[in-house]
Amino acid sequence: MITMKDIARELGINESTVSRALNNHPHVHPSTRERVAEAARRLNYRPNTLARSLATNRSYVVGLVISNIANLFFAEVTQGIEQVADANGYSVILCDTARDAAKEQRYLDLLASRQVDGIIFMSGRLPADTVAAIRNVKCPVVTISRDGASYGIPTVRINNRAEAARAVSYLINLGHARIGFISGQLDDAESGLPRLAGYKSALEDAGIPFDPCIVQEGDFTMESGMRACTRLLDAAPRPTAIFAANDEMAIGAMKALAQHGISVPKDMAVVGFDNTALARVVTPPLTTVAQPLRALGSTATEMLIRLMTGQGLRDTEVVLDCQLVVRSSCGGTGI
Amino acid sequence: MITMKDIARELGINESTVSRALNNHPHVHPSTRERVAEAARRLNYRPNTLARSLATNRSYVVGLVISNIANLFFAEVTQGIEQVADANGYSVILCDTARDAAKEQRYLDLLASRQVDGIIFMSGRLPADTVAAIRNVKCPVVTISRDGASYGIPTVRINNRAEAARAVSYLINLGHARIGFISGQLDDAESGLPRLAGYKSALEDAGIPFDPCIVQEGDFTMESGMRACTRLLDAAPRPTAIFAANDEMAIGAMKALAQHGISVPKDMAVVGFDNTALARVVTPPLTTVAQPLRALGSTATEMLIRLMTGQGLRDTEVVLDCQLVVRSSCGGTGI
DNA sequence: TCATGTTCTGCAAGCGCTTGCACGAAGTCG
DNA sequence: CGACTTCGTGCAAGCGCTTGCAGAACATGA
Repeated sequence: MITMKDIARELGINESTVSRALNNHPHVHPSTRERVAEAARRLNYRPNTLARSLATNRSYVVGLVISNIANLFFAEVTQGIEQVADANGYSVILCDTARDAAKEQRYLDLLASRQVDGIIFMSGRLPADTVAAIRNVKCPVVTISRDGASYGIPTVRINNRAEAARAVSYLINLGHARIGFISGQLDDAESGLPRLAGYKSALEDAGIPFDPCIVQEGDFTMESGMRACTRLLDAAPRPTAIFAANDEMAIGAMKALAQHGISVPKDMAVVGFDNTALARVVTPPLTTVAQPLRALGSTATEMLIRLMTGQGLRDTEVVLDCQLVVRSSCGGTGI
Repeated sequence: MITMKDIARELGINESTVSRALNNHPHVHPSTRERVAEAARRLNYRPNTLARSLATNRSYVVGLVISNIANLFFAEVTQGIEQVADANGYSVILCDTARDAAKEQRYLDLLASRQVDGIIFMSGRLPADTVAAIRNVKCPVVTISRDGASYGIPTVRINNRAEAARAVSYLINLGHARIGFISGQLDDAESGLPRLAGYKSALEDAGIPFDPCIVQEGDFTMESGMRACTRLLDAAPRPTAIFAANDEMAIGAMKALAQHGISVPKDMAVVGFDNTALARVVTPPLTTVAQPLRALGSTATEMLIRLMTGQGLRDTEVVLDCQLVVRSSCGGTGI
């Protein structure tokens, strides 16, 4: 490996001058600068980032702690993160915790050991001891999660409640007054509960009474969506539209409807949530709420960079808007 | 930040002894070892990995260069990689190249600068200058790609040809003799071409003549699958089964079949490739070839670790088997 | 011309950790 | 009991880079 010392020797000058030349410090003679650059090129010099970091106490590395990279959501958010990190000269270390609280702790320690300049923490929920661990870290941390903000940790997230309301309002505007809801687990404070709350509030805003008979709990799987839908069909009067708290369940509902010979969208409108790859592909294509995944990642990274470089944050909590992707599962416009 | 020097001062001993105690070197008195451990714990000492790496010339970091982390395949492979890396004490730096050859180069340089101990390169194809760049890197590299091996770079991959043949044989064993094929782009030497070759060879093995009329080229998108399928239905005699080179096109085909009132699996069997999340969800669920994604990642990482630790490789090329996931799109058994 | 600034470069210390060498203490053995 | 090995520790150099300080070289203005 060739080092600054080699360049210095080659040119008969001092190592420190080489350093300054390479780092564009002022007070370096243009000709020296040029000779150094030339020698570096010629010798194929590569700076040793480790050594630099040790000396400057800045690693230009950020840690990404994520509960499951194989999850499509996280993968896409990750892409947003990596992109703006790289654009700003940061590398990202990937830590997949598999939702294991002990591993979260361990990774946080590891990242501290590796002297990362900042950490992005992305997981559904933040258990209390994880919050404590995050507090313990001395570098800036920003979370992408529902409940970061409530612990005073800088956070970017979506508003599940408002977005669910948006979807339901869409159905109401289409003329539906009897809208069934397939919820996620209601002990899930991250998306299960708020999406139900959004459903309720949209009804209320429209003056439609809430009827618990047409709310069925699922568990975010397709199968649970089928079962919930079947139960929904027994309600009297039968709903004319169904909103499911995620795409998988919406698709399960569509399967159940097909089995019952109920046509979508003619006899029943369906809306999902998440805009997974599935939504595009089912028949008919599913109208659904798209999360701004990339933007979640890039925004979080931008916040982190501000923190790492000592600039303040305007807001310690940023809420991003989703978008309703209209396809043909509700009739009318759409693909 | 508290350092070894602090611990040493605290205990009135030498820094080097602290280092040896912490690193479980021999020739450290048990009582000293214990006192050091205690002090480290009490002071909440965290080793500075950067400094250690600088001194030992081993960073315990591997670079992962990937063409698109938001791609489900890559994401799951990545999980396999991260898992075994972590289990062996390595961290992974994520580099998403977005299929940009210049970025690939840049990342390779960056990783070299960061003194990574090894690199995993995962991308569809390896353009010539990328191969050159990989050769230029002085740390071990293993690729997850079709054509790494042909450049003499340690590689793990699947055998697209054989796996396609496996799928077609399955249809043949089910009694089908007229099997349409929806290929990917035939200029795609990674999966487009070999899957066609596999199709042909399975026919040949079964003594079924190859009929170009029932091979239609798509581009791996659902829409192209629909169009290709429609063309296939014009062939005389009409195929009784369709094999598509990926799930998206298989699903497109199923859509087209539905439009033509052709029932799957009663009137037409369909098989896909990849076992994406989509396959489980369509109606009927799609029989498809599942790639061992996690295993691709973990195997590659294990190879890399052997290389980084100076152990040899048994084989410089490892080919992993896929698995046919039988669902109900071909009738008979399955979900 | 000299005083005064400004540029440019070298010296040396230091970032936190590892490790070869040296040396005294302790244990082993004939 | 001396010779020899093993154990336990300290010393100091070094990993590759940065940076404050000081001084030399040069330019500027009165």
